[in-house]
Amino acid sequence: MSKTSIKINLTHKAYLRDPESTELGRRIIKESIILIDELGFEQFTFRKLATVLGSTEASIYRYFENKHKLLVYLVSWHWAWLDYSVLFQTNNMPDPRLRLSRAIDVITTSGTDDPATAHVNESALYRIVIAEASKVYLTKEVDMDNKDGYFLEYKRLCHHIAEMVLDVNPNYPYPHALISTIMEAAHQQLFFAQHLPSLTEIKGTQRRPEEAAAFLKHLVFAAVDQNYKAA
Amino acid sequence: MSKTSIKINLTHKAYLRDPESTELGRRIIKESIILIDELGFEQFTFRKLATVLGSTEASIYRYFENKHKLLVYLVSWHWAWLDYSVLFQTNNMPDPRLRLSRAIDVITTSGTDDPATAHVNESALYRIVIAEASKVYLTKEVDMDNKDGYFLEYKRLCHHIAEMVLDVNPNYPYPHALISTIMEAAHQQLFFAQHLPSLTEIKGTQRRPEEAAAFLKHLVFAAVDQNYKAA
DNA sequence: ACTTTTTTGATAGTATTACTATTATACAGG
DNA sequence: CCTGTATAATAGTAATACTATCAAAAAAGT
Repeated sequence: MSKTSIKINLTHKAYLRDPESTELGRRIIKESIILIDELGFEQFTFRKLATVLGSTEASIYRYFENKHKLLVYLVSWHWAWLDYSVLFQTNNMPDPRLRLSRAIDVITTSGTDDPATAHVNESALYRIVIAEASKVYLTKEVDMDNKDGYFLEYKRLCHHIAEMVLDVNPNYPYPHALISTIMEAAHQQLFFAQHLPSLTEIKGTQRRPEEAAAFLKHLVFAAVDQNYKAA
Repeated sequence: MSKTSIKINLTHKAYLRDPESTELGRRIIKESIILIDELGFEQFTFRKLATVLGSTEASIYRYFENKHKLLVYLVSWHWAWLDYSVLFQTNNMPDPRLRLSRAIDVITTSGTDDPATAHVNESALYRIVIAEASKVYLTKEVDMDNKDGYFLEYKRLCHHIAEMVLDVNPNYPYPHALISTIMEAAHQQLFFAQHLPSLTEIKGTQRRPEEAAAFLKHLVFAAVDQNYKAA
């Protein structure tokens, strides 16, 4: 990845005013990532964020309607960044198996900071994605939010990897289901390894992302390579 | 399943006072399931529940410290019931493959009401589990809650099915990771089929649970049957 | 039937959250 | 220097998430 700054463009508007366009906006993004990571989304409030920023609630409300929309923005940013990252890292890989394998590596080990997006603490954001991302869609407003395009980045990423699955085996019947399953599993298994270790064989020690990647690759290639036979 | 009433015993105490022990307690459980299903967990409040019950907030607070603990109770009850159900439905099945296959059927199609647990609306509770269960552990308090045994029912269920995996293939290296993955996937795929259909091949029409079961069986047996080879 | 304990309802009150509105000021570009 | 935009300061509201107290009602024990 180059050292030039990357501007991730989001296709929807989870925001009222583009936070990238002003100094306060950028500080809202930067500090909210740190604060949500620290407090968890439930305990995070605009009042606390305003205090950290030395600003006011009202100022933050000019950028985001509420904290849920801010979370949507942050998580969408991550998916867009990850989609770009997967594309970049698998570019010019002719072997479809290696390409899919690399993609799985990227999605499980994306918790490392990238100098190209300096104003975003990518590893803190990744922790937020692990612990909070599913709350973005697990609401009663999911259908409205979907209509407003809030999940486009996630769907696009899943679709790209699902196509890689079909490149390996065009007859595999569940490419999207498989990829959405392992995308979620990537986070869950890392979370379980840390907090509920009896739910996984991935150890809570070092090289957790690599172990998770190994499990997921095993799973994906087993599924994709299998000749279909009902159990 | 027999027509005699079943009392599900939870090993921890998410409650302050056992809701099964009083009339009001049982009504709290019954009506909270309906109300959370209706409003979603975020919009659900003890005040609204009290209004439905013709009672007061203070009375409900005598049973549960807060709405999160009530959700823990409801979800744990579901896991305990599902564990029992899996055990019952796989009892006396000598073939390990058929047993595992049946277990997957049970966990994906458990949204149907059971006359044995009349005071609980099992299908509404299943919808709650699909949309809200992960919020039970995706909190900053997860380690404390784990210490207090709030996830024992879920862990026990996963462990039972993981053992079935090992009965099929004792050398499969990720039985718990596989089962925790497909437990979560079962809910996600049903949720996606309904709300974000581009993320899955499972169609939003009829027989959704059966389609989900087919996908999950394909996945599980592919993984368990595969001779290990790195990608 | 009487007493004691438990359970519930009624009422009140607090701190915090999740906002909205208004106005004044700072500051940046033309 | 003027003008618009961005921000800060202040104030206020409705709802949420509780806690405390006390009296009435119901249940249980003797």
